[in-house]
Amino acid sequence: MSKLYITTPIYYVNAKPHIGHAYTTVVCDVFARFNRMLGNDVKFTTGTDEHGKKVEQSAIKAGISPQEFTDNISKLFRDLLPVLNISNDDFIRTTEPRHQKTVQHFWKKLKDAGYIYLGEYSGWYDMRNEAYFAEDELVDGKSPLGGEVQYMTEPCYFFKLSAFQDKLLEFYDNNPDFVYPAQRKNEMLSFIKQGLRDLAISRTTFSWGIPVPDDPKHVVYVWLDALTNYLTLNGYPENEDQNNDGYWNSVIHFVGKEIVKFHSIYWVAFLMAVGIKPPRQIVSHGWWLSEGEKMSKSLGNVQDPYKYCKLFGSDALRYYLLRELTFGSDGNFTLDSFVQRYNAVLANAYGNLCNRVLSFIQKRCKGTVSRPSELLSDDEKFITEIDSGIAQIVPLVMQYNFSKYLEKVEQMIALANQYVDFQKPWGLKDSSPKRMQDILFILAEQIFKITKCLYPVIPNSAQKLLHQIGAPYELRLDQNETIPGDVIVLNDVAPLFPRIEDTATLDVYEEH
RNA sequence: CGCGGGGUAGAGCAGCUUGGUAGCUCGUCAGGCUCAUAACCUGAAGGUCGUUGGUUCAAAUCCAUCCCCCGCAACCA
Repeated sequence: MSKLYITTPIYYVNAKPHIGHAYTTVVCDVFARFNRMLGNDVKFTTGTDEHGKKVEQSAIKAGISPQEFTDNISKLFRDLLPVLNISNDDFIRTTEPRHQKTVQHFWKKLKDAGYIYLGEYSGWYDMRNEAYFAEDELVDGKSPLGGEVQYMTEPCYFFKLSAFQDKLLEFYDNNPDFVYPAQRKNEMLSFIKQGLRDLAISRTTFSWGIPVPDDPKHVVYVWLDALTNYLTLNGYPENEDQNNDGYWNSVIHFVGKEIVKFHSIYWVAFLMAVGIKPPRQIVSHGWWLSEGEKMSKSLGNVQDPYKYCKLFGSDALRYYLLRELTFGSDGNFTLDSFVQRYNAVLANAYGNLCNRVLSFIQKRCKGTVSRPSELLSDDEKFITEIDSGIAQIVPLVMQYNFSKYLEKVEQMIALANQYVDFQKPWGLKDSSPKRMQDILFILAEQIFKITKCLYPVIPNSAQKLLHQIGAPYELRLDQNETIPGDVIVLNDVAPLFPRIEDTATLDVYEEH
């Protein structure tokens, strides 16, 4: 049993959550649940990032205080968690006192270690992206990020990022899997090798942020503020000795591809500066397109996770998100492919398998079957193949290959349907009722195992099925999984995933 | 010579790191079954893996050239 600390990024509260936020959160949840099933001690956190100029401006625009503004949006993110059936252990807001305390403590540590100095910053300031640029970095009079710039000078605290170039390269060398996938790691390496400049880590042009200790005219740079949430959530600074903390020693940050740099370079350097071990791994995923185009408010094609949960259930959405996209790459979210996968796998293959077997037991065996006294070679072959499937999915999940993991489970489902057709239990009800009930027990037990494999992705439906099949059972996934005891007594049986017959009526959904 | 991603059966994708008779889902066609959510099972058709050249006994997979498509205002995982 080993400890594991899994984090989502904390989401910036400038707009309501969309399918991309849901994706990151669901990926973490599936990974967390899977690891718990393997017996690991998992801590899983998420939250919202609430400071910065953009939030301050949005609040002003909305005519309310920044606090009120962030309260509203943060609530939307928090409320999404139960809707998606997320098993997080904590939820942090960067406006909470516990976080402010951590950030200020962390700042002092950086300063005591000699890595912060007060300087003056002159340069072209991109207000929208909150970043300065040198003259030669400008593109057509705008910042490389595309924002309008103005020349400004302000006193500013700097972090000596330049001192960490060699240490970072050495760290990457010693930890070849630190950034996943490798493509993103190569991008980071080339960024580091280009040369690192010291990083401006305070701002005086607005006040919506955490005050710098002993110099409250400055607020802490939002990324330094935000990244530190991972320490706050692990009890820092009260829990000062992070290097001997089981969770911290195995922290995995799941992030979108656009924020890999902040996690795998800045964050690592900050931690090195105060003598805390860098995280174990930064795991980066791709982006969702929507109906073939980039999601955008102006195009009006932003996919709303609430909508899909309400229409089809959170399990259906969770399944689709993990199965449709090859982890790490970009993918395309479409209603058509959603319905197609739902019907093909959840309704027809898996849902129907469960229903055809369990209702059979209900009708022909009064809801009870007992363990066969002997197995035929067909039975042994079937069982062995399911066991082999379980053994194969574990490494796939550990390598973040979620689509392959589900493809493997789909193969296991197909094996079970094949077994039903080949054994034809309906033909044995008069000639050999004993053999018929043996077949049904074997099937029920394999369905039990397959369902456990699916549990991290479809926890709600999986638990319903386990109940139908006579649970409660322990939510563990073991190598030689069997149903406890030698008798199965079913509870009421009902289909899990009704087919989606008509998508034309789905437009009636009201915005959340 | 801008950066990045991609071009694999009708559609959507995997495989490419660690070269060795091309795989998955849907769709199509032909059978079968009737326990089940008109679901399930079997079989078939369909691809010279964008181009050209190179390395190799062998390339979708490595190297090089070229062609084409997508993203690169903001928001943001």
